[in-house]
Amino acid sequence: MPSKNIPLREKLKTVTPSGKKDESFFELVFDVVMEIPKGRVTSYGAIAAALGTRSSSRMVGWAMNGSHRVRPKVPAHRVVNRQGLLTGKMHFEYPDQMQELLEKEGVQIVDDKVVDFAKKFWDPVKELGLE
DNA sequence: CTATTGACGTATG
DNA sequence: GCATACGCCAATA
Repeated sequence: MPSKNIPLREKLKTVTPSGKKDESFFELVFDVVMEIPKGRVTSYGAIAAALGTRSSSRMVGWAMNGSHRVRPKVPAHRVVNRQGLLTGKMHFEYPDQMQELLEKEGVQIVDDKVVDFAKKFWDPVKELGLE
């Protein structure tokens, strides 16, 4: 039951830009991020690709900016840049929180970078069967 | 309205 | 590997 296989791309198209806050770009990003398994990480570009806006990876990061005030919990700490670098760590409650959370899940961090990023990488496009 | 910025990515030199 | 430029789109001033 592809209930989880939400047509994000279609959803995105139906979204009215600068329209309402119902299902903005942010929600789409959050949906994907919350699907990230524990101990895994993904990149902004991957999420953007999953949403069909491969080139708009920046918007993904921007969406995460509001992840704080968003419902229950968005594991933003599992989202890193393509280098596996914890670029957004400074946006958490405190810089080291991101690293702590990741290490707590079994993800080693060295020099603000994910160890074995290739192995830990979780591709939303492939896992969710998008595109 | 324009200009700037941003938790990015790719291309180019 | 580093610097620079561009794209992409939304929020903010």
